[in-house]
Amino acid sequence: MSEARARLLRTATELFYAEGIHAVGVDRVIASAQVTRATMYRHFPSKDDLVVAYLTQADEAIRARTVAVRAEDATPEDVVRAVGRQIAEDIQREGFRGCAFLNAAAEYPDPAHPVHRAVLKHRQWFLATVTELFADAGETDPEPAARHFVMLRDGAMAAGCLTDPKPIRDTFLLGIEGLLKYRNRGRPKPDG
Amino acid sequence: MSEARARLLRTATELFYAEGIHAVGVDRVIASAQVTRATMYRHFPSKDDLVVAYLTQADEAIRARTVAVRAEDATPEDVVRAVGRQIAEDIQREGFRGCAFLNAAAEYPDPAHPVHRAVLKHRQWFLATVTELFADAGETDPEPAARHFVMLRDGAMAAGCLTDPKPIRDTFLLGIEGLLKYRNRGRPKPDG
DNA sequence: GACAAGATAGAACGATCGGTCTACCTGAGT
DNA sequence: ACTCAGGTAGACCGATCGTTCTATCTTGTC
Repeated sequence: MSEARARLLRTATELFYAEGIHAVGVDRVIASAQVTRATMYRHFPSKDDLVVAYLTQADEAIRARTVAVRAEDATPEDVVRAVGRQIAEDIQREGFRGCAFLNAAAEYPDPAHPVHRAVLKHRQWFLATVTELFADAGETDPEPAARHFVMLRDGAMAAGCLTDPKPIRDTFLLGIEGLLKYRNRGRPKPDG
Repeated sequence: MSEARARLLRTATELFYAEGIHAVGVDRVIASAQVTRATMYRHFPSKDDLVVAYLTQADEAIRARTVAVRAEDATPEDVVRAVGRQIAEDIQREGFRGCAFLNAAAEYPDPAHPVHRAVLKHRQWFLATVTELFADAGETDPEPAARHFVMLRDGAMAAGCLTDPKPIRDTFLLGIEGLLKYRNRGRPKPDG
């Protein structure tokens, strides 16, 4: 990855996330990245490609940190908690502006559009992953629990940038704890 | 309200909601509403004013239907359920494209912007109203329950237009039932 | 020393953006 | 009869949109 490309992607991420995608023109991006128009169009044939690259990068980062948390030596329940804690941290991080994917979907409603598809791809992965997590935790029917988790996450991410993030964060973490408490556990695992 | 103004507002609602706000220019709106440029700018001094009017109208519609459901002769718990059912119906309605307010907030992140403020105003009212509903239902600490309700709503509304709405709807309604079941009830009301 | 990749700089494209303007018509109220 | 709000029609504004282009320079690598 060339220096210019990296700068381009970093700047695009900052601007698109902070201000919205349609609100930021290519001129803004190239000016902030200190790159020429020609350079940008060499690396990203169109603005849409840049947007997809922005979301793909975000997707990869989240996957990586999820892999990392699963690699730690923790009980399955604590892995769920850890993923929840990551989300809680996101929400109270400075400059938090909601979920990059939900925000992008709001701007690209057409399901056939590459940007929209990138959003769906990330969300499919996330739901599948959380379902695995609940299955690991001995949930007899993990999908409903995972869907509940994702719903709380989406709500927390959507609301966390609209008011004081603290109560949102607390509500979210409490919701996750409730989910872990009142769930349908299967036969406890031999080592659990 | 003049005929032209009504047509303008109706068209704006359809287009902004379906395609996003920045994605729809004034030209599109006036063409679809079969109105002249001058007429539009007579009623709405700027596009922002039109957008705010669109959200204000949506806000009023939701307030009205909430008032209606509270006026019915139902137990406080059933009022909560009824509000939840309204949201569930929204989600599976054809042409559902998520929460108009969350979508707008994604496009207008600046908290000082009139459009963003219209979003916040609606959300403040909604949280306060749901808090009242839980208080009516005898919740000793209604705000956390209301926040939980709103979080599920936001998550359901955000996700309901990205995949098959049915499982989202079911997850949401199940979450609301769980919320009503495992809550902190105060001394039961004399008539309950 | 040749060559190609990647960068620079900047002009230019047509389309669309939100918004202003002039000019004329119509119908209801006083 | 007069006024005036509300409507039509359409030219026009500067700015910005995403995109393409030519032309030159640097920096390895073969």
